[in-house]
This record gives sequence, structure tokens and C-alpha cells, in this order.
Amino acid sequence: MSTASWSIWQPLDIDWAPSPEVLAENLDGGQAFRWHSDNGVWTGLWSENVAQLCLRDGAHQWRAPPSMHARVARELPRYLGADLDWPALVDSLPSRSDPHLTRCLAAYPGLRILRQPFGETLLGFLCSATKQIVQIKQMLALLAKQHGLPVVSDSSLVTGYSSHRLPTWPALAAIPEADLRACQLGFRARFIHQTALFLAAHPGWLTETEQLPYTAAKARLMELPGVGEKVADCVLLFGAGKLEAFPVDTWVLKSLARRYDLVGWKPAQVAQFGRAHFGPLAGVAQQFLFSWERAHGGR
DNA sequence: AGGCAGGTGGCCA
DNA sequence: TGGCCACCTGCC
Repeated sequence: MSTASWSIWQPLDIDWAPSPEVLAENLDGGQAFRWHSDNGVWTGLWSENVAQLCLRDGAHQWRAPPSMHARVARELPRYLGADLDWPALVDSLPSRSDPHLTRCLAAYPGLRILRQPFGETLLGFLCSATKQIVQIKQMLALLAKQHGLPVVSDSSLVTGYSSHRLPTWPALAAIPEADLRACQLGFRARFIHQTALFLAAHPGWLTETEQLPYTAAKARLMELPGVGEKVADCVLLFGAGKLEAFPVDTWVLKSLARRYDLVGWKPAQVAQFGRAHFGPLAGVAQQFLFSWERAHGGR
């Protein structure tokens, strides 16, 4: 990784100090698929941005290419959730009567929900069906490399895992499905292709959807091919700040079955239980349960 | 070496 | 409404 042209490290001026493990869980725990670490330095891409994060002398620091330094300084805090008071949010979760949630909260201090670009979050989770995080990251990196613009004009600046932005939805609409399949997307290529065509035919649809309340936004998203309950909830939680969204994937299904005695419950039933039990911040609770369950492999 | 993976949609009773 | 299964393909 060439580092000659990065700006100097800046202190991350937000009230957040996760351990290296929790930082990894935030950036690479299944919310986002565009971060990778190299010798303790995390490099991540979103929208037209690329940034690096690291922990030095006990404090988090960041840097970006000079050409986008000001923009990243403005947008990185929001991306990392700095608009919200996370200690207060976590404190308001119904954990006092919930020993397992208490245990999960204690295990991941500093775990947050990222606020990612809506359209990119949709693309990421359209790729996620029956795929592990590493593979989703590979698909998106390939898609970016083949069909996205270089993130900076100087190609020597950012090398390695990925140096290109994700293609926008208008760009995706112009890509034949066969070319998408060449990016290891498999059967997801058809969903992405059809979604891209739909969005191209409905300008403003995505932005309007992002601004709707949770229930209406979810119903709209589920009109898209390849978007069911789970993907819609992920997009709204990680890409629109809808903290009441409660995505039920296999890990959350296992978590609720095992820790809340919901053996045999269907995903839709578990989702309803989650929203009722964990309340308006169910998505936050979900992320802690998810991280715990994935780390403990069902034990 | 194969089964399986952070689902969805379509088809059938 | 509820259950089953095909869909692609590369990791563990």
C-alpha cells in the first residue's frame, strides 16, 4: 500500500473509543463490506470517499487523500454514527430484565450502527443472500474494480484490496447481466440487474424511499426483486438509520432460539418478537446479539 | 473433496 | 398461509 500521498493522521474528533476488536466488529462485522485492515490500519470506501482509520497511542486517528480531505472530515463522523448519542441509546435498551442482552452489551462496548449510503447498502445486501462476509466483500470489490470509477485519479495512492468506488445504480443499469455474473454474483446478478432497471425507470424512488418512515420504506424496498424482509431490514438499519429495523438472519434466528427459548420459530415470528421485546431500538439490540452469536458459534 | 453459506421467489397443497 | 426447492459459486 503506497502511503506517500495521504494527508497526515488526524485525531478522530468524536466521542468513541472502541477496542481494536470492537472496531473490527463495527467495520467488518457484517454491516459494511468495504473495509479491510492491514497492519492495524483500516481502509474503507463509501460513496466517493476513501479513508483510513487506526488506533495510535490509545486514540483513534484518521486520514484521507488530500483531494478529499475536507469532504471526508465532514462525512466520516456521520458515517460512523457520531450524530447519535450511543451511550444513551444503549442505556435505553431493555437490558435490566434481560440477562443475555446485558451480557452482549458488556461484551461489545462501543458497538454501533453505521450510517452508510442508502444505495450502496442496498447493493451490498442484494449480494448477501447465502454468502459469507468474505465472499460478499469479494463480489463488491470485483464489481467496483470492473465497473466503478477510480476513487482517486492517482492510481498509485490506493492499491490493494480495492481502489475503485462501487458503481452507481444508473451505471449498474447499463451493465448486461452476463457482465454482472462475471463478478461472481451468481444468481444475485439477475436481482441486481432487474433492480437497476427498475430504479432507472423510477428516478427519485430510492431517495424517496430512504426518507419514508420505517414501515412504509420497508414495504417499498420489498417491491424490488431480491429484496425480502431480511435484506430490507438490513438496508434500513445500516443505510437509513432506521434503528427499529430488526433483521433476522440465521445468527439472530439461532440467538433467539437458544437464548430466548424460541426454538422452532419462523423468521417472521422472531422478527415480530424482536420488535416487541427490544422496542424502538430493536436494531441496535440485534447487532449486539448478532455479534455475540457469531463469535460464540451457537455455544 | 463436497457441503454449505447473514435469502428470495415461485410453486404447490 | 405454510413448506419445499432451485438459484450460482467459492470458501472452510
